[in-house]
Amino acid sequence: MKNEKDIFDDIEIDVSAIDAEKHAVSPAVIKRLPRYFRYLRELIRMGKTRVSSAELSKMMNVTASQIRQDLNCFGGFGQQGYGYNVNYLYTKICEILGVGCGFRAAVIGAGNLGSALVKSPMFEKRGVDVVAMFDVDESLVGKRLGHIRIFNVSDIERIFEDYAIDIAILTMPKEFAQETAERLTRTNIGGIWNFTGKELKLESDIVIENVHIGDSLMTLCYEIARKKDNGDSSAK
Amino acid sequence: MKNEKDIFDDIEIDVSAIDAEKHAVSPAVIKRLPRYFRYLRELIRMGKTRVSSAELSKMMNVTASQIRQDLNCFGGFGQQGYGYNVNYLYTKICEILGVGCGFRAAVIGAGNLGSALVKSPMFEKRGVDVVAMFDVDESLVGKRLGHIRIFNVSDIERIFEDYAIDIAILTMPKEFAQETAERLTRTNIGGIWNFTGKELKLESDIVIENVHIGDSLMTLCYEIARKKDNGDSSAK
DNA sequence: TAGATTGTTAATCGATTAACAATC
DNA sequence: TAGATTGTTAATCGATTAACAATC
Repeated sequence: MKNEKDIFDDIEIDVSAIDAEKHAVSPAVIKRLPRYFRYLRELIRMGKTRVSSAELSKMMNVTASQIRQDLNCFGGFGQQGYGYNVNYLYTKICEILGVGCGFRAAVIGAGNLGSALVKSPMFEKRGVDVVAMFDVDESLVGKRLGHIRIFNVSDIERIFEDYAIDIAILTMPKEFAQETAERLTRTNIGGIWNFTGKELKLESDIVIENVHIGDSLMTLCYEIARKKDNGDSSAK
Repeated sequence: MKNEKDIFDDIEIDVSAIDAEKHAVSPAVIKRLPRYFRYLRELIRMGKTRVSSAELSKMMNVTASQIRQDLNCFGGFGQQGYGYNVNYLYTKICEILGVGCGFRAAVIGAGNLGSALVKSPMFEKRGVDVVAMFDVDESLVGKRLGHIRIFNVSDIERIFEDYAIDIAILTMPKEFAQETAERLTRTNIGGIWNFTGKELKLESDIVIENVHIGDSLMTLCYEIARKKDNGDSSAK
């Protein structure tokens, strides 16, 4: 039978293991992970099998220190004196990012944006499978976009269940975003990718990722306007 | 005639004025400006004429302190004991972001993404005027998307000059992104809004804003995957 | 072994928050 | 005037960078 010492040891080990796993990774790091993913793909495409933090830092325009720090949040993926094995690192980053989880997505709103998204290679590259679309427009319902069938939004609950959808992609007009999102809380999805511009308020642990492409346009405009204000006087 | 004291005074004043203008606003603040823009529009739509940093902070889920700090980078737009005049603040934010500069944009690549963008109300809301599209596909050239004419990419230089384009929006396949961008350095554009996923390398002061929608999808996947790993054990 | 490069700690830098005096 | 709320300074917090010992 275990003595007190053993029991405490077990507890200690458990706690530290959880700590290591859960030890919250900073938002700043998380936001950079997709970028590592992209550059590693590029390295693989180029046939590189090995990369040092110094090399990668040059490619990505960040410090080598940051790269090592970032990667070490998830474990020691490198080897002293050698660097990182590109394929191994890529595999690890994919694991962390849930590529290979086989997430299944459905697009709600088969308009311009929804259609454009579905036709892009983005999902395939990231291991996300778009398996259904929805629209209110009866003339679209029953049609296909590529191999993806368009259903009536009234069937959301049923189809989401049937197809075991993990991610709902909202591309409908913003007026319907909130009510749709509320319906989605009754499905088994894990997250919403929200393109509607509407701030969704849900009583649920569903992860919401909002996309505001317009914000990026405005940042660009800001920089151009600022350049005109300041730079041009001395430049021209 | 001015004495030495006066001259020095003038210089002092000038320098401090420039300092105040140029005093670099932190990237963190700049990235938040479009969000203020959106919420102020919302307030206007709701008919609110006045808002305090405390109210706005509740709406936006940020601290009141941050709002006041952010806005003060550009000047004192509020009034003690009152708060901020919504319309005035909106006007100011618009000025800062270059809304009303009347920027003119052209979309290069009239495929799914380019077409979807052009049809969205995004540009109009932000005072950006999309005035031309380009494609290599002869069957598209000469056609119109709404009122926007599609030109042959071979005419980029001429049309950019004629239409006085400020912003090039790249939505063509990534293989052609770099060469196209290089051609654009010979036009008078101020910025490139790059959707191609290709990291553009230019010898030029053209502002480049890269959009990687896929990064946002991956962040979502990461959060969903993490929730499954950690949360579910205790949740279910 | 010597050289290279990671993993990790400590130092620096920047961004956020708290607090409060100024002032409407 | 009293109450409210900004503008702004100082304190805290978090993220980045530098440095170097560990180690392949």
